Amino acid sequence: MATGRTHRPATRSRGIPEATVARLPLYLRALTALSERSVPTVSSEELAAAAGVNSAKLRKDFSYLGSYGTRGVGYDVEYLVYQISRELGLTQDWPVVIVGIGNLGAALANYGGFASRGFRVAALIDADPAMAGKPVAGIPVQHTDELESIIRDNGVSIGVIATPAGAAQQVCDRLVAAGVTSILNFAPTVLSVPDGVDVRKVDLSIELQILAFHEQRKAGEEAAAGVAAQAAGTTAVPAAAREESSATDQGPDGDVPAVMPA
Amino acid sequence: MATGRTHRPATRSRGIPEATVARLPLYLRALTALSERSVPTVSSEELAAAAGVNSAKLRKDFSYLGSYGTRGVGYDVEYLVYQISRELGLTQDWPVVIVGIGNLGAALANYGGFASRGFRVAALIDADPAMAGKPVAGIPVQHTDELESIIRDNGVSIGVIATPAGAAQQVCDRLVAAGVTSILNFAPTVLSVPDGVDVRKVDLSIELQILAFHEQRKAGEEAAAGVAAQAAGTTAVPAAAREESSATDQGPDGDVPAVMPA
DNA sequence: TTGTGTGAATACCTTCACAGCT
DNA sequence: AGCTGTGAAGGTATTCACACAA
Repeated sequence: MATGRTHRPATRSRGIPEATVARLPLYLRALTALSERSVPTVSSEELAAAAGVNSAKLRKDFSYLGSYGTRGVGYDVEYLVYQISRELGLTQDWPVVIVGIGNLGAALANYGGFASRGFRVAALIDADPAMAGKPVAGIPVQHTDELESIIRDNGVSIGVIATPAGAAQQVCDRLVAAGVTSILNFAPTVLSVPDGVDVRKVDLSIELQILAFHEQRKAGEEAAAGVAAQAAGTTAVPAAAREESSATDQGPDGDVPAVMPA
Repeated sequence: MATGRTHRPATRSRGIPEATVARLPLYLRALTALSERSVPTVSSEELAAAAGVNSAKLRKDFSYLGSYGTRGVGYDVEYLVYQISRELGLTQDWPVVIVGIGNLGAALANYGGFASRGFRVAALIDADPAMAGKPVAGIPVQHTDELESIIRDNGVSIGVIATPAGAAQQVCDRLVAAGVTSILNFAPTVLSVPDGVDVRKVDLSIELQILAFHEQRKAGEEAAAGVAAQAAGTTAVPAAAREESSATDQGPDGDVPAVMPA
């Protein structure tokens, strides 16, 4: 680290900060786009702009992976694509099951970016017997009864829950019992899982509420600014010309581990 | 306008930390459930368990809102529901438009939690003329041409983008030009917006990649740990054997989980 | 000269632990 | 005695700014 030959390909899944991990997919997407345009190299500045972060952060992030850039030049696009893919574990195949094939489940099943990066929809599962056999996105829906055997037969370790909230914990328990160790939860519920199981959640309602909070604050500031300007007898500043929050603010990413109810 | 309702003394600076804001909806959901069961009060410990956080964090979070608890007793459920709702801006009505009514857009339109918290789907908008007039979730889909007038006529400040990636930036630009200042983006693209506009994104692919990273690491640790047991003949039995490695992240908001390995 | 890689500085978040109110 | 509210401590993440390689 200090001034020495940090030549070791840092290949180790060493302690990459979680915040960095969460941004790697972003970089990867930007890099893939560059790759498709046959761009050979990028600077941290350019890539950062494409990914919506600042360049210092990007360089710091990459420094955790190793020294993959060339000073004075930039990063080799193809090489970086490979390194990040490997780091994220995308060079292998990840069979995924989606449980709950309503509108949302169907949307997920149809989502192209799914297959594009090592993820393969191994099965679609729904509790409605009427759905069984019906193809969604070209894959026949299977009944919940098959859940355990599907997981085991396909070596599935990642499950996506797109059921109603009421069914989510039960589905989760079954997935975990059958061997799933990573869960992406779209149901608006806190899932509790044993240690060693990762849960990430995606929740429309929460995101909207966060937006509402900021929106409300904007309205307040605007009004206050207007009042101030009025008192000063000057024209109000063009409304939203304030340094609110980050313009290119991010998405989800977390906190909140599930706690075992003792 | 900004009601200067800081009648409380001391440490109540203008800004509630972003990490706290991101958890308020979680608390609110847990509190709502308690309220429906007519539970009058909760301790920080109980509420924290229901929300999937630890109690110190919860108390700290609440301390930013004010002193709404009673020492030795806990928090009044109804009162807290109100305070958090107000803080999040949910006591007012937020008209929302959803642009892009495919499977995902339809799923969002049908999502119940939407209306339940002050959000009202003001309009569904799609670029496909064939969709125009067709009702989805009881709301007729309108054509993209109407976008600007819909935004203005309904005073919409929050927009949801559920279009394909290729259309997202353009839709975003039009939303912003028409007056939208908060955007929830489901398209797998980085949106650029002017200052003063908030963007939050929800991205399936990114979430899966983050899970894959941790999954890969688990597999690696397992293999390393299993070196000694390798004599036992069994080959690659994926997962489902060990329950020792921790890691339980998850989450919303800008950035910030935290899981340290060893 | 250009742009990476990184110590150091800063900002932000979480957890601890206990004073203080009920 | 019980539980909140919060300073202080400990971590993590971001940003700065510059030495150094190409």
